[in-house]
Amino acid sequence: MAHRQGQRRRPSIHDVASYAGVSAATVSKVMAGVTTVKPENAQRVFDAVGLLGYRVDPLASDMRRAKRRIIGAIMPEFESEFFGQMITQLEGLAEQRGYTLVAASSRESEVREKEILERMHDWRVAGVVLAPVRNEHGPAAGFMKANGMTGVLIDRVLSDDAFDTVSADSEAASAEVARELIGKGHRHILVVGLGEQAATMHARLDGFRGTALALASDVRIDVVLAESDVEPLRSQLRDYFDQGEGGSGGKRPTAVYSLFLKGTLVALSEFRRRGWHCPNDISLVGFDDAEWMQVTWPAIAAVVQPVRQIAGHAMDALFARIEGGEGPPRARLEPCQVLMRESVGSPGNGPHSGGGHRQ
Amino acid sequence: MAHRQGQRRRPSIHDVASYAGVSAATVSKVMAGVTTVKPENAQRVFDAVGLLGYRVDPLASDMRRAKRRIIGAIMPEFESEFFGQMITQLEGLAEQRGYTLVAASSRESEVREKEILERMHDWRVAGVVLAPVRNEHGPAAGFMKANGMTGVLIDRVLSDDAFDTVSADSEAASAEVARELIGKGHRHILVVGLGEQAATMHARLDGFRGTALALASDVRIDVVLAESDVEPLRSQLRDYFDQGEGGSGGKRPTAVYSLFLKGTLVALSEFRRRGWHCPNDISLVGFDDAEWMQVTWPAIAAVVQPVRQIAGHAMDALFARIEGGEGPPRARLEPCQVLMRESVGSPGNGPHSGGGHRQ
DNA sequence: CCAAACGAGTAAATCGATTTTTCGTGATTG
DNA sequence: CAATCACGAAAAATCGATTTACTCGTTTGG
Repeated sequence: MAHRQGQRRRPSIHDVASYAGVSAATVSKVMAGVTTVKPENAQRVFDAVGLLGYRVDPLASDMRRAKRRIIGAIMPEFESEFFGQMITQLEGLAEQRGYTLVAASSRESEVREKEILERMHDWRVAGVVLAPVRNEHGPAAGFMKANGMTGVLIDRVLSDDAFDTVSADSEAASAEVARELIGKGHRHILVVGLGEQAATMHARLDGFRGTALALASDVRIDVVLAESDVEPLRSQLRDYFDQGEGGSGGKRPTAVYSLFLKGTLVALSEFRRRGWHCPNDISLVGFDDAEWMQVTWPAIAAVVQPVRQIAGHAMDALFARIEGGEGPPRARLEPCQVLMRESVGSPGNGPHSGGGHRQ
Repeated sequence: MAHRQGQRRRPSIHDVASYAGVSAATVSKVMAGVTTVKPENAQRVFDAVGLLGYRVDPLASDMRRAKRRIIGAIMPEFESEFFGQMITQLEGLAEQRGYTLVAASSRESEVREKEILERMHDWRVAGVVLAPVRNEHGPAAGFMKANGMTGVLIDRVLSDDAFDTVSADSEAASAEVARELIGKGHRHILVVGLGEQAATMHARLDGFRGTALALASDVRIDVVLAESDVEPLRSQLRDYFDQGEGGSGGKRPTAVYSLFLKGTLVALSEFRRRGWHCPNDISLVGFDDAEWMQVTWPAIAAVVQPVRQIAGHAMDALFARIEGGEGPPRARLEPCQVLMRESVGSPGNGPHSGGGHRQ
């Protein structure tokens, strides 16, 4: 019930000091666990602390240090499971080390990304975990470099000459997907991606293409890359399939590999529109897993990114730097898991009707 | 390129003052936009600020005020679209008013919820937006009351005697769902919920039951409530359907209404297990919408919560209190939108096979 | 014409800790 | 027995702003 605290001012270190009959400096030492305090005095401080309900003000405490015990985290968005889990992990890890995490969403905008970073610099955060909108060469990373901020880049990055990076091993995962699809007999595959995130998308595409061609030199791989936004992808995809249907380009692919979550959504929605079912009419695998993918019918095959590992290693690397760790920046790649679910089958196994347009 | 700043200490207000040839107090006034400064001096300050790249240190600036320009936000989780969008909104709104948002996840634990709140109190946040794990009567709200913190409760709350509350109008939305299902001819409906979140679940259940019974007095409404965790719900649901299948209890329901997102996932997964398809074998509506629900086949009907409105009104209410607004706490209910998608049909329209167990 | 009012600015106090410096006391040592 | 050391604690400086109190001219008003 807290003896009716109400609105009363919180006790400061001086209140504790005068109550315990010692100086503020001594209280500070006791709170910090310094041993050069007479046990008797320490006890009086502890008593006063308990009685007054004193707690150190982290803001005042941080005033004097150049690096405050605050970690900034900038993610492109919070709406997807991936970044939601990432923030949850990062928050827990920061807290474990006595730091406060301040999270912000760049909302897929590089301009906002830099603004946020400026504000975090104003706060003199000890470090930043940045998941850049585009890649490691954006203005945000530049700002961090120019201002001597310490940070780690994650997710949509490969490696950097100034910062440690941690991301999923896109290439290996894509190679695994290629093995699966080729193994099931697919020889005409569409890959869907987002051009903006150059580095990561390339790694995913190359990993896929390289392995697919190595296993089956006759495989045909089409690529549909939307520049920056997702909405254009929808129409690009529609055009692509329309072409395959009626026209010149030959038959349509037997499988689609989407290099990012939204692409998987768009692909599914396009399948719906055309009345195609997975895996009979077409197979589908997506990079990035989500909870719903295992309850739909069919369940959607997906690449699961190791969120915990990425978050853990990012924080380890970050704190190593905060504590003065030297050495060249390290680029870490964490292995993914590929979950082959019902949305992937062998081509020609089902009706493969050619798709009576729904509607 | 920022003339090679490197690691150099950031300029303080005194650096600006001495460079501009005025006192720190004057610089402070200029930065705050006070008009009682000679234009000439103001200009010199601006020049110095520009040249040195000075920015106010928000931490130092907040030191003297009792309420710092920080808003705390505590959500049960970040992994779902709903809370992800909520955090994004709240962050934007806080930023608009020059505040920094510190977000934390209680991970569905009331213990953690209170710990986070204690830490936020240490930071002397100006206000807190709390989405409680359970309801408005938990220990967290109690802590806020006992310590005279200002805050707003959202989502899993109805009303409170100490804090403003903002949440979706669960009752009205559920009534709407009832109208739809009854209108389509359903007379045996299963409602799935989570007992832990008492208040909200009751509102949703009552809103549904009340309207359903008013429209069709012969309707049968079964309820499966998991106590606190989602996993038990899975087996409870399985038992429920097993019973309906073979045994005494009569036929199985023609529609399921899930009162929360995870319940919708569990229901879908149970349908999968039994080989039931929506809407032919059974209809499904869920509280809480998600992006994937419109790309699956069938698309899943859902109640869409007005995230932006909730966030907006929560912040409005919060800042009104921060600025000293008086008056009794206000309980706001925001109207939802019900999206009837393909997962809802009329009973007896399809095979309603009785379900050849998949396997 | 002298006093009250006002305009513009500065010095100093303040916020709540941490850290460095100084100080006093008792114990050790030459 | 005086000089040195060690120890524990207090005093003071510091972090970077804001705010209060006060000073010095210049107006304005009675």
